[in-house]
Amino acid sequence: MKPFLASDAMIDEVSCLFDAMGDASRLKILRALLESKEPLSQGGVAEVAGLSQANASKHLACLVRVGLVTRSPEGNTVFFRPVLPLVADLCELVCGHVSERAKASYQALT
Amino acid sequence: MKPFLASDAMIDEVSCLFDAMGDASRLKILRALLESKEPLSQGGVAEVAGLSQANASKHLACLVRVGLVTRSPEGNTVFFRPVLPLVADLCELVCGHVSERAKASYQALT
DNA sequence: TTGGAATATTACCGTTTGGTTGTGGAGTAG
DNA sequence: CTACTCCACAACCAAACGGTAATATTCCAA
Repeated sequence: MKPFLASDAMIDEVSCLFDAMGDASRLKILRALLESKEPLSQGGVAEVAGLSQANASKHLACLVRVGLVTRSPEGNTVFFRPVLPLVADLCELVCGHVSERAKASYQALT
Repeated sequence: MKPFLASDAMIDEVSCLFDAMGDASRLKILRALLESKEPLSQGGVAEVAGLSQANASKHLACLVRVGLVTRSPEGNTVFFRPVLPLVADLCELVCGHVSERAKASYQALT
């Protein structure tokens, strides 16, 4: 196997990235950002994801900190976008695997 | 964007998966499993990853629970293997992104 | 059967985390 | 200036988490 997680610094960085995706609220935020054609304001994110304002702010700050989401203030409001293609690829990979697994375990019952 | 994280059940499942990868100790375990040609026993994992026996046991149980690692007892010892290609693909994707990002930020300094 | 090796489990502790509430600051319109 | 909107931040709390130490449990060998 290749030298993927070579250094401890890489381990730390990667674990922070995965950890940021390992929360239901943050995944809802990413889903909202992925499914919206236009960039969403923080209020829009909170509404679509079903989170309080302060909660969305904290989670968005986390996603920005680890580099999964970009932040662009514009006048009074702040817009957020997912970092592509990384975020979409990760979701596609894991969701695909979970779907396949569920399908297989369902067919195993027949 | 496609209907990736469609249901709340999918959100929960996916968040558990990412959360399991979002820890430095568990990433070290996955690295040990990926880089070893032969399947590792729990003791082997603990030694390679630099963890205590009980700690490795807990983290391995977590990885097995979310379906990132398979467990196969054999006589007295228990062997573990990463679920491929999922684990390797995830590591490759994120490590590649992190490397690219670091490279870009380095070149931006010149 | 006795002993030892490999693993699982329990209890415990300090730290971190997700969520809420409340407040403050920056920007904008009237 | 005033009022309003949007956002960030601090304090706080309950719950979850990572790690350790000690204790089963299971299996094999002598």
